[in-house]
Amino acid sequence: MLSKKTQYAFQALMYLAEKDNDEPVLIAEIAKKKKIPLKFLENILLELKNANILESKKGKGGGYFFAKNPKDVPLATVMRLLDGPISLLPCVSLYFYERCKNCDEKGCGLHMVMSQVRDANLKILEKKTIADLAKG
Amino acid sequence: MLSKKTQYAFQALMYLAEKDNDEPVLIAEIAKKKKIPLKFLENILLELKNANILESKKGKGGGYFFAKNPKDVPLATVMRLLDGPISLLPCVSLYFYERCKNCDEKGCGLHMVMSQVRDANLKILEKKTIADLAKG
DNA sequence: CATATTGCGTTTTCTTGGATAGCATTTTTT
DNA sequence: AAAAAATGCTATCCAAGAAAACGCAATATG
Repeated sequence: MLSKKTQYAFQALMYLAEKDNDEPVLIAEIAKKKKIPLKFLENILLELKNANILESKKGKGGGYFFAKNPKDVPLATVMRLLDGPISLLPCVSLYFYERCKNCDEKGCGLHMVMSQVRDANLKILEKKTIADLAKG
Repeated sequence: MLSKKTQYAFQALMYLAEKDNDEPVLIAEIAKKKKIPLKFLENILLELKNANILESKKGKGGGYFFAKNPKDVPLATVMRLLDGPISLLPCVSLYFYERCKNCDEKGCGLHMVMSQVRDANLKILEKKTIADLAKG
């Protein structure tokens, strides 16, 4: 399961993407509309900003907006950023790989199946973007 | 990521499945060979027993062995038993469904994508069984 | 300067994963 | 019947992580 953090992130990103204009949106507005704890959302948006997915502006008329086109933000990127590995096992992870203590990873049945699972997931999650979520 | 519990379970089940004979295997033996904390493994095997996947025998010559053919135990079953939902969101889970607060689940882009992911996962995890892990 | 807004370190709370301890129960053997 | 060999089961603990809240600093606008 995705963590609340990532779930909230998707909600917030969807909300931003659905706005036609590119004007800054208040954290408070997103929090209210999407029922996300304000302070928690603050942290999340900040992480998204530090990852160059969002941008922000302070002071009056400030808020958050996309740093890049939503169609250039794959779901996998958001998930890795906030939740870490997408794979089910460390030994099949592409971005968070860790060697397996028991199996030699070659001829290990579990390793093979989990690689399949990973590929099936990535095929979808790398291709689908925030833009795909919005155009409902 | 799978929890340690489920990872250990797969290791243990693979070990049992790789034994040709159907003689009981000591918890201690599995723990040693697979480097799993003994007491922790005890709990795991017990859960697998209560789910009718394994069977046990006490006393001398006792131990654990399969209650059914390993080829009749899909990976998904083990995962749901020990880790809960396979889906990434509660609102797309088949066995642990919870309604979504925000979206109406119909015309929700996120819901659609996550359903796809779930299906892709289940297609593999429901079909592959413990037997597939063993024949390495 | 006053006001609006994000930035950010800190802390708190809560949950869960992971692991340990100890005794109870069942079965086999002698 | 007693001893030995296993699992059964419950309770508990610890650490880490997730989720959330607090307070003030920094920055931008007018």
